Amino acid sequence: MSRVIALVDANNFYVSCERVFNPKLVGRPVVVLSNNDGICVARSNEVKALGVKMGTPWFQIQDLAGRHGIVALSSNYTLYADLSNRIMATLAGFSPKQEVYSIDECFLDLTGMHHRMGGIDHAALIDFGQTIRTRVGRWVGLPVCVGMGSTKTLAKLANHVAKKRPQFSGVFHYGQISAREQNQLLAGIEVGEVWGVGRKIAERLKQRGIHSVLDLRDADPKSLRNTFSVVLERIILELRGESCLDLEDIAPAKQQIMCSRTFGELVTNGKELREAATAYTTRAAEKLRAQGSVAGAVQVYVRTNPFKERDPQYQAAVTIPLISPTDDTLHLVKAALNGLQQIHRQGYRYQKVGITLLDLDAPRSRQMQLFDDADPVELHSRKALMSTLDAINRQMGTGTLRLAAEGYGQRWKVKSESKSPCYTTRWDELAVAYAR
DNA sequence: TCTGGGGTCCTAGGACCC
DNA sequence: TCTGGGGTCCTAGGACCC
Repeated sequence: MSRVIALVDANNFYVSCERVFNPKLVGRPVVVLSNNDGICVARSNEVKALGVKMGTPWFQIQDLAGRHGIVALSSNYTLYADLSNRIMATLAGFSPKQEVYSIDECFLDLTGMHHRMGGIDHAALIDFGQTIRTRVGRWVGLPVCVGMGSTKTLAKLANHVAKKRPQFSGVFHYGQISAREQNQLLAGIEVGEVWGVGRKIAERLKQRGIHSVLDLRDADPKSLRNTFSVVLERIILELRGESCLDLEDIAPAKQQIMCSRTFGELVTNGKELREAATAYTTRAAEKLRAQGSVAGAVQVYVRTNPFKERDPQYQAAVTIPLISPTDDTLHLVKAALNGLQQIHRQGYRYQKVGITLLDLDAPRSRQMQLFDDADPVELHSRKALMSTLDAINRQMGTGTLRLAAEGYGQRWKVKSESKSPCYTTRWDELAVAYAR
């Protein structure tokens, strides 16, 4: 039986989330900005039509924004994460096998559904796709598109078609058209649109005369494997309908956990760098405990602002191995500050510090060390301390209880000038409806 | 003045071992 | 004068994704 994979993807996800609770934004040009209100990370169709590219710095389009009345919002990740959970829960009802691929998209395995004697009932499958769209629209209030195909790569491509070509009304199944029509379709799509083919590889492919998706599909997988990599070979096979990528319905534990931010204003003194490093290590440690892992090493990273070409530039990173793997905020912070001390140089204006927890593992494999001075009683009470910390911060809000080393002034904190309320996760920020 | 954050996988090359 | 070879592990860096 041939496989059917669907890729369901929200349209302009962050912008659509904002519109759910602020309908005045519907039909208006809207962008959502990154942390520090730096760059555009989501654009409404109206903004895309004005030619604003993903990742454009906000300050560069001030004029355009003024002329067209573009509304810019700071990102509200709490809201987006909550709506994402609602979408995923809704979509889980359509298939026993779901892979949540990113905050706004998931794969669903529809194999065996709408099968009739002799094969797939394409019309029924497309109806099913419409049902998915309608239900997510009613239950969560967000617009999605559905792409279907016999491999993940084809489902991704089909989703692209569903989004770009209005005649399909948001649902496209690659198998719904004839082989000849498929060739025509693929010939009209640039090779860079394929999932896994980025800017660099697209350029190199074009130098070899491979311009369209059709060119890529019909290229020789073995020879491209040699000049590129096994990744590209798999992409070609997937485009031909030969499945190389499985649906991962159980999310594997993260192999590394990062936390980094560009500062609200450049930082010159060591005290503030240490405060930020402490804060980010604390966040990373919370995520670490949430997934039930321990870290074997902490990496610290600092850098100046690369866009300020006249400023002296510096960047450095160091990895501090831990004697025994831990999920204890205090131990992790200590290692991070130790690392920071090693790479911190005076005389620079720092823009960013980042923390990465590495060598993650399940805690059961904890190996006692020859010079391990950990007192089992202390170990136990520290565990209790960490879970209490997490419980309070979960209930009362992040940062309610924190290390004094995070500081109080926090001038380095990110800027967020126009953030919408956390409509769905904070009692004091609930949406209010007025009756007239 | 103002330019994000968090991940994954693959490969090449060096270190090391026998 | 003559100076191996094969395998594994680790890391850094590049490319990609959203």
